[in-house]
Formats: sequence, structure tokens, C-alpha cells
Amino acid sequence: MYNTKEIEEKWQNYWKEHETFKAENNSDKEKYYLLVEFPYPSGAGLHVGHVRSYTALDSIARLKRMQGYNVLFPMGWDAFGAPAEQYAIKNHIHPKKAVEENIKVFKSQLLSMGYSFDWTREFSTTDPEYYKWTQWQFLKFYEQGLAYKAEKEINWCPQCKTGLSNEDAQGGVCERCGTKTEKKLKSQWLLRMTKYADRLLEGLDETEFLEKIKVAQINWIGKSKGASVFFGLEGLDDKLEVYTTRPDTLFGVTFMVISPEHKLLEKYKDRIKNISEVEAYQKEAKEKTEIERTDASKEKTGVKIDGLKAINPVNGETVEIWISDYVLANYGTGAIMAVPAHDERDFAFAKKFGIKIIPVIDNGEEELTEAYTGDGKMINSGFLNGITNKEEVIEKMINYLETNSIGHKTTNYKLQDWIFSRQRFWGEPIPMVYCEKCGWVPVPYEELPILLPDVTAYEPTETGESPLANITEWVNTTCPHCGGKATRETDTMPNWAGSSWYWLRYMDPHNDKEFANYDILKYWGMVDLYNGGMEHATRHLLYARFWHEFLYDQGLVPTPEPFKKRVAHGMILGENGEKMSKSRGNVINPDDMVKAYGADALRVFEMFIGDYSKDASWSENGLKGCKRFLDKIYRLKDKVVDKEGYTSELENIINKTIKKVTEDILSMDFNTAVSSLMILSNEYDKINELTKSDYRILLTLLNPIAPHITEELVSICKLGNPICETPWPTYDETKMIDETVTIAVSVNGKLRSSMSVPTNTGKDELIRLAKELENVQKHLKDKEIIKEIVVPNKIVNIVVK
RNA sequence: GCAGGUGUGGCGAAAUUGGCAGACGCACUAGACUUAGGAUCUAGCGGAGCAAUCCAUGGGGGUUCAAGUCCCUUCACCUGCACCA
Repeated sequence: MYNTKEIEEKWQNYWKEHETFKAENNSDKEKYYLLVEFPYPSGAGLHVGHVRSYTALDSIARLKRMQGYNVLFPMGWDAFGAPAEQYAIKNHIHPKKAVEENIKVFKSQLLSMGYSFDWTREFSTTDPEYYKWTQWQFLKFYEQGLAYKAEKEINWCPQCKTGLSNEDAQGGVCERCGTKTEKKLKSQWLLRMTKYADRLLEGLDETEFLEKIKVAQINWIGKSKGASVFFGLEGLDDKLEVYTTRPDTLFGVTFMVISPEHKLLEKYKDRIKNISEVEAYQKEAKEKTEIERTDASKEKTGVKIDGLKAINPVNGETVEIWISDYVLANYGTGAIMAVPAHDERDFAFAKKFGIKIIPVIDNGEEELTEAYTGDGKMINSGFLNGITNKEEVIEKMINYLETNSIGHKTTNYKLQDWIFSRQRFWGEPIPMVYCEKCGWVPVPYEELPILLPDVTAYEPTETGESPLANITEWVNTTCPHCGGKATRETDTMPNWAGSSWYWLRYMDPHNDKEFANYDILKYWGMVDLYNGGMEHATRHLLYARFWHEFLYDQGLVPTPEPFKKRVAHGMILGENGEKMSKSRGNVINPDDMVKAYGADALRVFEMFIGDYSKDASWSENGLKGCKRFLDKIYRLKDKVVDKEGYTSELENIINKTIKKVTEDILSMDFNTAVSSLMILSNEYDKINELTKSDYRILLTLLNPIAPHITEELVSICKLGNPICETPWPTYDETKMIDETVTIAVSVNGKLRSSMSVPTNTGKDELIRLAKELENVQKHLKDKEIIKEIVVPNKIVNIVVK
């Protein structure tokens, strides 16, 4: 009937030649900034999941443009990092080359879908012109003391042979390869993200993120309020600091627990009589994976330290110190005061090792069978006895701690500083130089970018060093400070670095003086709508917000928060309802679908497939149905006669459909937008003649979702200028009023009949008409009418007894 | 365990926010046209019943003239986080 490929290429060329989708940096128009997460140009190419989210935002972009907005809808490539590097290693080509090839494929696939990206703003994070500014921003972090090098126990992936951030090692497994991570002590660059913990929490109020995304971020930041308490060490002029959220239970402390990594153990090695037992436990803990260690259901283990005892500062009692892996080294102070009566974990530990349990909150029971965590009257607690209000007790205790200098109020976060070093070749070199004399020295701004060398070996090394360490001619340099011999930092940045500011570069992508001009940043402001996967709710989104808040503090960007609204698309699952994967053999290649049914049909189908935010299973039959819908629209052209103005009997539904489609696309209810267009086309199908206006409005409304075929039909039928160059239609409320409405009539709430009456018929009249209906009379017979309810234009309900 | 979410035909889903449950599409059934049909058109399509009618939105209870929608309770599944002191 028609050749989709020909039509699609024709219009894709038209848009390119006419620069239809170019966003203007100097414009009087109101701006609208739509952002989709830029993809990794992996060897696998475009996924039908990409098609879903890109089509969604593309249709909004197209509609907004027609509504007169200056729309920024850019696309680029997030090409540093492990996937690109592994692809290169596997295929024995340089990552740079691999990235180039993959981008080419990816881009041609995106072009074939007809997306309205402004391609003049395209860049890759691996372009030296781009990563120059990533390095530049790192130097800013360093200048402000927010980038620092520290010896730190990090998550190490033995498979990838690189360190990972906490965010990349969630659940104790490497996010890339699924290998269980190990703990490894390494000197690392870190970004002081903890300094922004509160800002990252407060900033959420300025956004319209989905609730579940906000919750995920709040949980990850993990703010908790409590107190630091200093326990004395018996016979020593030293203290053991613990963090607790329940200082009110201090009188219930019967032992202390420190993590196996706690520095106290090294410090007082000589005093500890059972040091070999302690060391054996430390070794055991180290060899366990994070998963094994943090399995809450497993039985508690631990060793009592013989030779070190703590003194409870509120009652002077001596308590034993234990080590156990249920206390984590990297949270709080790595040490806890244990209150077995009121903490489940401490309770389990005390039961196992026969430690005494002293209740300090009265729960009314004789015997404690489990930790009591509720409210109650304070007992066994000295000056706190008798108080029942928990908040009051906590406040009293904190006051006591502070006046006696044995503790103070503190806030704690689960969020930790961002581990920013990767022992990898394919990443932005960290622009730092190490000099024997001067220590770590930043590379001067004018020397940026520090380019990655062109070499042949980029496999990770066995030693845990970056592959760059082997390239001596690159590593050896002079100190920018003293001019003496120095070496470059050989670790590279994590691949989250490039994606932590890319939306800013899109606004001013060719600027070689600054990462982006401030006035231009000010014009575009915040990203209005940012779409991406749920998997980035705590990582990319947290890093990006942190980075942006920092730039704001430096006066480099105009707003504290980067993204106004964040939405997440549901996954496209395989036809069998499982996640698409090569091993399951249920992967659908968008290229094949475009070839068989055309880009428009694929776009329509993915919008029609279901609720945008929910997962949906692929269905080739569903796609065929959407192709049939487009074919039907194509056939409608034969009914078009040379007349203008809407056919009067269609006027009502046309106006309703304009309203529905406009609202649905903007609120991302794409499935119902498509369905209302199907309904409209079904109406067109029922009549013999269509005016040019009738046909054009249908094509216009469908255009954001199916841009090629609709433009082609406007052109074939000579319906005027291309849709993309004309304004989006408005609707006329007065034309949407129906002349007659169908009223449902029920008796005792059960539907008995219905009637067609003029719109806005009065209540009394409706009741009168309703009672005349045969089936209604039948149900009213010999009954007493108690109540008559009328909802105008909707329903009549007669209640009888 | 905590947090967020979802339960509606054979399937994907709608439901103007308390007012005719199942729009639209898929699959299926019957028929028409056809050398042919993975094209098109017509009709049907939650269950039971010849019918009037009855039963149906995970289960149970409640509010109401009226509940998929509101309240209580319970079950199932998904997705995060999880020994965070």
C-alpha cells in the first residue's frame, strides 16, 4: 500500500535540511527542556526499551514545539566506563575505535526512528573537548577541598579488578558483573558528598520527582539524629566513642561492641590477652563477603576482648567490650553501646553469649523474651526514672551528656563520600600529579585536557593498578609547582563523572572558553522533564544533584537543583513476560520491527502498550494491530473531498479528541491518547466523505507519535504546510457539548433501563420520563417510593420499599 | 523487617475521580469478498441462564440511594533498602 522506508527517509531528510528541531539559545520564546538519559553506545545497539522512553519524550517535544515553545531535546553519548572498555577488550580494538563504531550504529538507529533531537548539540563524554571540562570541574572540587585522597577500605571487584563506590556495590555485588565484592584498603580519590547530605535532602522539596524516587534518595542518604557518647577505658587515659539514636537507654548498657576493623584493636594490641583469638576473628570477617556479613538472619558471632573494658559514663559501671561483625566499620564510629533489653540485635547477641540484660523501659512484663522497643516508664535509670515521654528522656540525657562533657548531640548519615577512583584505562584521567617534594599538585587549568594516551594495552592489571601505570612516558612528568620530577595519577574517574553535568553542556555544547556560558545556562534553567530508569534513582541522580549543587555554590550555574521533574519508564519485557536478555532468547531488535512494520507503527505501539510507568510485555501482534491502525488512516485519504471546515457531525468528537490528546500526551498518558485517536478514526470510517480539515486534524493529533506517515499524508492530500511547521490545534469547549445524553435509570441502585434525553433536562422531567419506562414501571409496581436521586446528565436512581 | 507500588475478561488495559464496569487494542468465533489471505468488511466476544434476571474489579467486612473508586481488615505478587546502632 505504501513504502514506510521511503516515507520515513523522505521526512527525516526534510527535518534535517530544514533544521526543524534546532533549539535556539537566543529566543524570545518560552523555553522547555526535555532530557532523556543519554545511552551507553554498547555493541548491542538500540533496545526496544530505549524506543519507549525516547518516543515518549519525543512526542512531548514535538507537541511543545508546535505550541510555540523553544524546545531543547538533545542527545549524546555516555561512552566512558566498563561496558565500552570490556567490549573493546573482547573485540581487540581500542575503546576509542569501539566507541566510534558503536555510536555510528546507535545514531543511525535513532535517526531511523525519526526522533526530533537537536543533533547539532551532540557530543560524547569521551570527546577531549568535553572531558576537558569534566577535569576542569574536578579541579574546582579539589580547590574547594571537596576532592581529597585517602587510604580507605573500598569495595573491590576481583573480576573487573577495580574499586567501586558504595553506590556501585549495592548489596555487596559488583553492579557490572555481579561478582561478590571484597574489601580492600586502597588510596583513593574521594569527593566529599557527605558535606552536601542535608542539601541533597532539602533540595528534593524543590523538585517534582516521583515519590518513590524521592524515598529511594532519602533512604540512601539515611539521616538519623542521635548522640555521640564517650565511654572511658578502664585503666587508660582514652575513650571509646559510640553513636546512638537512643541515648535514653544509656543506663541499660551491659556491653560494648566494636567492629572487627576498629582501630582500638591495633592501638591496644599489647594489652589484649586473647589477641590471637581476636585476630582470627578479624581474618574471618575480612574473608566474608559483604552479603555474608550483613545477612541479618544469621546467628550472631563475636569474641570478647580480654584486657580492655569500658566505663559507662552515666553510672560508672564497668562493661565488657566485644568484637562482632554485626557492627559495621563504616557507619557511625564503628562501635556501639549495646542495650540488649531494647535492641533486637543486642538482645540476640546477649542471649547467645549469656550477657546480662537490664531493662530501662518498663513494658509491664516480668520476663523479657524479646527486645522491647516501645514506649514506657523509665526504670533502673537514675535521674531519668519515672519519666514516660521518650523525647523528653532523650533531651534530658543529651543535656546531661553535654553539661558533663561526656557526649553531645550528633547527626549521622548512611551516605558516604563518593569514591572517585577507578583502576581503569577507559575513563577521564584525574588531573593530579604527585611530586616527592610537593605532594599532590593539581594540573594547571591551561594544561587541560589531560588526554588518554593512544596505546594498545588497556586490559586491567593483576596488581590492582590502573593500566595507565604501565605507560611510563605518560606517567612521568614534571611537577607544576616545583618543576621537579613527578608522576601522574593513573587512576581514572568513574563513568558517573561524565554524566554528572552533561545536561549543562547540551545548553552550550561548542563553547571552548567555559563549560557553558552563564547567560545561556540562565535562559534554559532547570531541566523541565528528565526521564530515566529506576536503576538510577540513587546513583546517577544523587551524583548529578550533588555535582550541580556544588557548581551552584561556586556561582557557575544559576539554580541549586538541576532537574525539576523526574519520571521513570517501565521496562519492556519479552513476549514471555521475562526480562529481555540474550540468554533467554527473547530480545527484540527495533531494527527488525522498523523494517517489517515501519518506525511509526513501532512508535505508536510502544506508546499504546500500557501505562508508561509500568512494565509491559512485548507483543508482536499488538504491533501488527498498530500497523493496521496506521493503514486504516492511510486508506481514509480516499474519502477526502475538496472541502474545508469540520463535518458538522464530527465537530463534537474532533474537539473532544483535541482536548484528550493534548492533555494525555503532556501528562504522559500515551496509551489513552492513542486509543482516543483510534476512536476518532473509527468514527471517520463510518462516514463516506471527509473534509480536508477533518483529515488534517486527525493527522496533526497523531503527528507527535507517528510523525512520518502523518506528514506524508498531509503532503499527498495537499492539506497545507507540513504539520511540524504549523501550530498545535486548540479546541472549542462550546462545540463539545452533546445535544442529547443517555441517562441510566436504576431502581434501588440496580440498572433497569436507560433513556436518551436532551442535554440539561431538568430533574423533575427526568424523574417523570424515567417512571414512564416499561422496565422501570415493572420494578416500581406495588412498591413505595422512598427517595429519588438525580445526577443531571448521568443517572436517575429510584429507591423503593 | 522497613518503605514504595500493583491486584479489573483468554491477554494488554480503560473508567470524566463516588454515578451505565470492561472504552481502545490483541487473541478468538461465525459470516462476506477472494485463486489465495498474516488483506479488507460485517457480526459476536466476563461468567451462568431459553429468558426475565442473577453473579462479577484478589478475599472478608463497613459507609452510601449508588463503591473498581472512600474506610477497616486480610491475602498475593513486584520493586527498592536492609544487623545503619
